[in-house]
Amino acid sequence: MSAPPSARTASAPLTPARKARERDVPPQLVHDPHETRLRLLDAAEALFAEHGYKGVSLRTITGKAGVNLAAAHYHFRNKEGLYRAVFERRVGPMNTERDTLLAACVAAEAQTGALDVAAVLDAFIGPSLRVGALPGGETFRRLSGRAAADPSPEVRRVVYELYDPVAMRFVEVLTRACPHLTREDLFWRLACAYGAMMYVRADSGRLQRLLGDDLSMADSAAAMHHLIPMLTAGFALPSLSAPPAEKKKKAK
Amino acid sequence: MSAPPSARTASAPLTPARKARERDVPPQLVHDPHETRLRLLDAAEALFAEHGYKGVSLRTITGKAGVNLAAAHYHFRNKEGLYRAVFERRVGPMNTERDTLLAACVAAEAQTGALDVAAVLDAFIGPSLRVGALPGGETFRRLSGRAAADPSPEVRRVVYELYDPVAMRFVEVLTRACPHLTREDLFWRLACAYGAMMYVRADSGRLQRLLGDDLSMADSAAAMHHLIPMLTAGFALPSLSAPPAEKKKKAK
DNA sequence: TAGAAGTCAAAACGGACGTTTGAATTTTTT
DNA sequence: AAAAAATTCAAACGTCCGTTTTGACTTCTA
Repeated sequence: MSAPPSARTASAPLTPARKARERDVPPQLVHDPHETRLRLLDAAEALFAEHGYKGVSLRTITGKAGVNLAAAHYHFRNKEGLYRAVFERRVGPMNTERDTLLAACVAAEAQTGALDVAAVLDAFIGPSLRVGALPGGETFRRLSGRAAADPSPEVRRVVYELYDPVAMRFVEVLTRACPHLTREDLFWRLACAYGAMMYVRADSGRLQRLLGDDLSMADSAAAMHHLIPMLTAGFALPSLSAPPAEKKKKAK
Repeated sequence: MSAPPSARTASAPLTPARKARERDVPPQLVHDPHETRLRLLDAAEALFAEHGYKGVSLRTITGKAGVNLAAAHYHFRNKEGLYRAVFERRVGPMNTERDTLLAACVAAEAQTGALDVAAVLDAFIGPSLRVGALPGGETFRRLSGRAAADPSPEVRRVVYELYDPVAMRFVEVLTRACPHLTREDLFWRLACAYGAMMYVRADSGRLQRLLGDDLSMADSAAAMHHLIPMLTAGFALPSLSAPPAEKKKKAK
């Protein structure tokens, strides 16, 4: 009957049961301290990735997790809370890695005097693709890729709150790294980089359909190896602003 | 009580009312020959673009269109039929333009002896962005961009059936245009191009959030002017296949 | 050991959904 | 003008949804 303890701040489990867990505790006797939570997160991650936020019901999720329907509301307050918790579990470490790599870029700048665009792109895109290498990370990679285009307000809220702060830091550094580009140039090149990253993340299978081969986007090292040079070459191009409205002028 | 006449093949309206319309007919007297159909298509296009396939109900659509709920089923059989009809109205002309421009590329190849990658990319991406210039096309541009990442089976069916045939032709021509690339190279560069195109189409507003400026993706000419050089530069890079697994070798 | 708090399970609630029905109405044809 | 076909309409059907309630069971605390 008591109020759900961890529902309002799903990222900070303060439960006594958790505290007991972190001490010694015979591991056989406590067979389900937070097991229900974990089963829900895993089932939700897989189902959201496959069918989208509106495409899955809590009944399907709790069914796959083998737990009661009400458990989802007990642990996560509501459907959006469960969705957000799925993201928080993965995005935290990912953002940490992003920040670490970005700091390394800025540190290198102090020595060489210039920012390496390829390294900045690597620091931004790399962690977001490497989550696929973690156990269970592959499905989350697809989930987050699809979330980028999901119009549901619940999804937009989660994506904005979790990704925006770090993304803004990268935009700032990239702006400094590309002094030859106008704000408009940067806008379109970022659109290209962001779109490519999200498309690889989502891995909709469309290209495999079109090419017919048995190619895969799962290998994050291969993805980085091909993507970074392409995008870096794009950012290296000179500014393209200004001329689009004119009709005929001799080139440059 | 009669069976819906145009429901099964929504793209071919054979209705007698239509035939009467195409003759002379005083245009004031017939105030709603296919007006219900059009109102439904317009309302559905706007609402699907904003909320996604699962995010809108037929009640909301018919409400906005000012028609009866059952009219949607009468004219389009079911929800997927309405969704598909929204696409068919726009994709037909778009695919025609794509094919025309692609044919021009191949014709130029016969003269110059080589395929212009930039022209092929232009022929593929240009028509898909220029639909935004048509009346009502801007909302469809966002709709189709979001549909690329929508996991609903209904959406996937429509997208595959309507876009795949032409897309496959472009893949074939692009393969010929880039003899220096392996199948794997092409896979990743297409992912980049496709992702960038879809991201601009969807225009989620994410980048505007991050950059803070009042930039816009609506201007298709500006979009092409920035995107094509970037992607062309990417396709022009030499092959990147093979080396990713090795640890240390001197470059090339 | 008694009680408080945390956890799970069964059942139900009200609402929204896609779809169907059957008749009324309009339009076209003869 | 009458018959036939096409279209619109109000109402309902059955289903699934997110959420809440209530109560039992377990675990920790004092």
